[in-house]
Amino acid sequence: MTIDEQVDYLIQGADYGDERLKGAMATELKERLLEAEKENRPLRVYCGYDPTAPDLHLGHTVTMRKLSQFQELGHEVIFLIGDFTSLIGDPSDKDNLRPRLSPEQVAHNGMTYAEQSFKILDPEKTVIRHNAEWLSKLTFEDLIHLSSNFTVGQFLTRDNFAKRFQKNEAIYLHEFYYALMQGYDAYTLDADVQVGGSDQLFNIITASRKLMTSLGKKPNIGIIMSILPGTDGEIRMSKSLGNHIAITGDPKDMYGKIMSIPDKAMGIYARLVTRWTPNEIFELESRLSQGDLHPKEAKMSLAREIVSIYNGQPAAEEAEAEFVRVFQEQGQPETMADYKLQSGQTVLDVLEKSGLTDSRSQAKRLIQQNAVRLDEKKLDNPHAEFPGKGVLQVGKRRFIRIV
RNA sequence: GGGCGGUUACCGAAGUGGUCAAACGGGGCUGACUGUAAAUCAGCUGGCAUACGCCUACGGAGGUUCAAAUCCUUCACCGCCCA
Repeated sequence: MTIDEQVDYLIQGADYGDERLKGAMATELKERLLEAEKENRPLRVYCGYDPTAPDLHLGHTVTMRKLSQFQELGHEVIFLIGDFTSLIGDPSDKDNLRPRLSPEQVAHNGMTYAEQSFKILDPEKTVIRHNAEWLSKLTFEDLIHLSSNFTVGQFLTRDNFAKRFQKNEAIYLHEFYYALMQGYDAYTLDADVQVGGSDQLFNIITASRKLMTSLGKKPNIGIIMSILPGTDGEIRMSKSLGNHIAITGDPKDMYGKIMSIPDKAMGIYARLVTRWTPNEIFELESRLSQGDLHPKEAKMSLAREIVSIYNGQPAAEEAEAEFVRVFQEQGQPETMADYKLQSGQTVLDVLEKSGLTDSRSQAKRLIQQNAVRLDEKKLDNPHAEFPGKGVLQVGKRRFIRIV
């Protein structure tokens, strides 16, 4: 790749909310790449991860994918586990009441995080660091020195703070330190590049760069990644919003979930969570817009690609076959859980006991809504004795085999 | 330390003594249509009960009342103002 192609590749999927900033970062990235080439060294690239969520979803992988692209081009990648930072909690985190994790939990989650990231990153080329290594050594005096580089006004430019300030919502003092710590991480790691989500814009672009400059280092270049929307195609993917796609889950389920994203989200998924290059994406999208490719086909290849990243090509193909069978041909999944029918059980009993519905009330509602079928025959009486063996289906996607 | 205001279901937000399992919007679920897309339409969205109904729930605890999300006391948390 030429330098310009590299810059294109590395900036793909980035979103600074401001074209000028994006241009500035791209220019700086190009300069830094040239400089590194001349000095015959790789760039030092890092991204920090809060070890609070042990199971990852696609949204978490966006920055990892970006790191892996740097790896591909021969740069040095540092996977930073924010074991110290996570004691504070990110102010962008909605739920500031989350329980403080024990050091053991943090250590465990951090390693799980890193391990899962190796589905994407090359473990041989990834350096794992923990920021408690240096942050825990800072004294109060150090902290004051660091803080003195910033004004409250600067912090209030951060969107997240500005909004809350305007709405008279709480902004805790310690939240300010998050940005400071992140800047200190970048300083300690001698980072050329820092990757993060758009919620990290302030921490990376304002705090880290300013702190590094003040402490006499070259400021890091920020690669600010767009936020991956969830299965609704609108709101950021998050487990608590229930619109997430887990990367450790069942491949068939993952395939189906990707198929359910709105068409308009395909582009951003392609850019953020596939291995596709800008050229490949460009080609796909032009075929799509010219009508040479049905959107459904495009989405199927998207689903196949993403599933195969985590489960391999054969599993992806199997998931696709099942998808076609169940949803396009209205068939049944190849495998499903069994439930052993006991004598005297009513329809309601079976729905509840098999776990197909959350409660008996919900089961009744679903029956009323014509959503419950046994071997394609509608069941309409919740209190009738359960007819017998067969495939019990609730809605479109919940199946269980009654034996 | 003092004064005032706030805390409602998954989220946002109404509700200031009974008709409140709680308007409305979003989300979710189901059905129709479809490409498990979008858009649209219809319904559902605390639990138990075939049902009458019962239980749990409007920040926590206690109280007034035949009756409380609504009134009182107190505690916790948030915000604003004064110091």
